[in-house]
Amino acid sequence: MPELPEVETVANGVNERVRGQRIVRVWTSGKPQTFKSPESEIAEVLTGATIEGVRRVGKSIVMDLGRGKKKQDLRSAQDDNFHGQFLVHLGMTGRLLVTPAEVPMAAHTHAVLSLADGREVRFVDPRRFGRLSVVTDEGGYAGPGVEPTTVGVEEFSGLFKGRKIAIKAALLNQSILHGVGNIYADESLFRAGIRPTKPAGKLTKAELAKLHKALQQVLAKAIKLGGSSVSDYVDAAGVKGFFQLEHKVYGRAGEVCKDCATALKKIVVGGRTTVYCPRCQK
DNA sequence: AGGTTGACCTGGACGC
DNA sequence: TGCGTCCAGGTCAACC
Repeated sequence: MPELPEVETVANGVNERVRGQRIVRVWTSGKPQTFKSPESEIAEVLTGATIEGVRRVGKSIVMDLGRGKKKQDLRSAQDDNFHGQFLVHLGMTGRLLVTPAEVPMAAHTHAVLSLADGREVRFVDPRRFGRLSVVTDEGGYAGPGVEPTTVGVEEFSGLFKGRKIAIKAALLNQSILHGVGNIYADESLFRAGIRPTKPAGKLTKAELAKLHKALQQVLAKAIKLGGSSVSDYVDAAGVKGFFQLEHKVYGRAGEVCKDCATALKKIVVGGRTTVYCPRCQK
């Protein structure tokens, strides 16, 4: 489910709760497709590491890991330049929760990180589209594309130059811009007054500027409201977001436009359900 | 090479 | 109540 605002909400919530904690034990479920890195490697990188912080990169949650120096430890030399990150991609139904160890394990729990203070970080994912991995490269994980919340209008506009794909499909392509998903693609296109099927390369300079502004406003407001809770999304504390109340088109197929009362249209673009207003979006 | 489609999973909603 | 069908916030491999 989760797109940029939901992933950011979860990452911030987990960060507040576990920053500075040490991971003492790791359990994984053994469901092969959940693990992008071998489970043994995940356990090795995480066990004994201290959580330096948790943040969002694209649609991934990145946990930065450190290793305290131990003078007697033969590995201390390499631990000094230890670069470890734990990456959590929530897929459609993934949840990352921080709970006391005594809370019963939910069905479809695929990983549990036991913390030194007795709490646990748990990854739960019924549909198993989520992915867990570790990165130990010095540079760390930068994500597949450009960060939409901070990109300037010039760079943003340049991303779509010469592209024949529909602007909606381009917004969803994570190697172009990372973090935008189906909800915020539709919502930002509505607010910019742009038809989702318009070829990305054919947008005028003015349209690109409008879209850039609309996207950043929509994302900022959604982050402020804790994301959109459609069906089962909750943050690290199990709390729902409120941006779904602001949706103008997403999930409103069959209803009328809130601005002009024209019937909204439902089509498929880039393989995804797309809702738009045929009058407001040219 | 860029663009499009289907496969991957489970569960909830809805119709009969 | 129960069964079948459809749909879902995301990727990615395999095709055209």
